[in-house]
Amino acid sequence: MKAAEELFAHAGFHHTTMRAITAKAGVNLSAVNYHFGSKEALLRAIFDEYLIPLNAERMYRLNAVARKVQEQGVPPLLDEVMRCFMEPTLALFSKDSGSASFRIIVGRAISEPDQTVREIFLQRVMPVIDLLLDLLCQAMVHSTREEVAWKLRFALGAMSHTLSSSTHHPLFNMGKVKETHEIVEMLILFIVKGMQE
Amino acid sequence: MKAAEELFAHAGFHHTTMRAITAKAGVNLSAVNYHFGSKEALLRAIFDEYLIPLNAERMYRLNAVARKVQEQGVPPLLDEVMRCFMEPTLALFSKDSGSASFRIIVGRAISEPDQTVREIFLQRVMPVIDLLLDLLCQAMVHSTREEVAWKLRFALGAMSHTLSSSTHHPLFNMGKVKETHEIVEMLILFIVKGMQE
DNA sequence: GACAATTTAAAACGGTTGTTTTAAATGTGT
DNA sequence: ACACATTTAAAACAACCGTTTTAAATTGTC
Repeated sequence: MKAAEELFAHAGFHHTTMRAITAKAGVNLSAVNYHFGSKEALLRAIFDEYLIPLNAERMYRLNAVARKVQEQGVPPLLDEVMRCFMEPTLALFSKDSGSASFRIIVGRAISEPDQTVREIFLQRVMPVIDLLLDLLCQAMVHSTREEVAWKLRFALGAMSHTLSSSTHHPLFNMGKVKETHEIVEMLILFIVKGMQE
Repeated sequence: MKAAEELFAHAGFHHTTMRAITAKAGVNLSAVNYHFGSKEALLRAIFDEYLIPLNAERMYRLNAVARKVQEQGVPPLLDEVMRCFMEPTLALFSKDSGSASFRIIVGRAISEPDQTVREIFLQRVMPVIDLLLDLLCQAMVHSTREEVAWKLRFALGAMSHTLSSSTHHPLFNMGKVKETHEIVEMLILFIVKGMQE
């Protein structure tokens, strides 16, 4: 899985061959089909490994806000809601764990040309997005649901693009590299300011 | 080219076969290699068809602002600079011309897994981005070049994601569809507000 | 030690890919 | 009418793909 993760991140799902994965992992070609069943199932397993705990954390925080809103009767803050979704995501990718490759995979998942791959991802994120959108609508009472949805789409675009583009993006030659948490704060600030009514 | 454009947009570059392209175009399989030389050269031709006039327009407007800045000695406005880049882009995709498919191709080009395809696009956009970044730095005197570059990256992410995701995105089931120019204005507003110092 | 689960090796499978080739046919401009 | 560019047809090319198979070897477990 680790080998596949890195290869998927570097060259994409379809450009990565089973032979490359098993070679990198130092195992037999048959190994993947024996343990996972197929290449696609392997990708599913990689998504689950990260997304199940991540989504649990996001749902926990979003539900906490939703409960508070219902109990106290006050609408949530835009900043508060968006952080429920973004901070767990960005925290996962901030720590120098082995999630560096997965970050790129996720960043590319939404705009993935292949429907199968895209749906593997969307299927796992949709429930969170639904709750997020609900709370955002409560935070932005002066906007229609459609407007909020568009703004959320803009925000997710900025976020996913930031995740997928590797640190040294050819678009910009940035001098000294900022600390990750600085970039995260810039991104959250950018999104919240952009969404503000 | 038209046939390839639509197929590339729908299934991505690598998932689209020469046989599918030539079949859709109603021509012989050999036709593409005869006229363009290769599948990759065909993609290059498609990019050029739209990007050469688009980049000319963007450069013209950016240079006009740059000249005004130098002549009058006043820094440009953030809104003014970003519109030089975004409006020609979004205008191209607003009119219901045949550019609907190309919009999706462009939106996906930055996060394209395949290095070859990605560089075909970047190579054609880099000069514009360079000038854009320069002007943005003059418009945001209180930010370092690195900060401006990051904000621009967020902005391009939001923009490219909006372009690539088809009108009916599975992420949100939006009620009645907004007019394109409304969405364009929302996006520009989102980006400018997000970038503001 | 016996049985099952794993892992390896190597080959083959059926299929698809972009590209090339060869030949004949069709246009096109002079 | 001739020469040249285009287009078609059909086949072949060499390479690569995910998956399956078969058999042997290794490992783990009760």
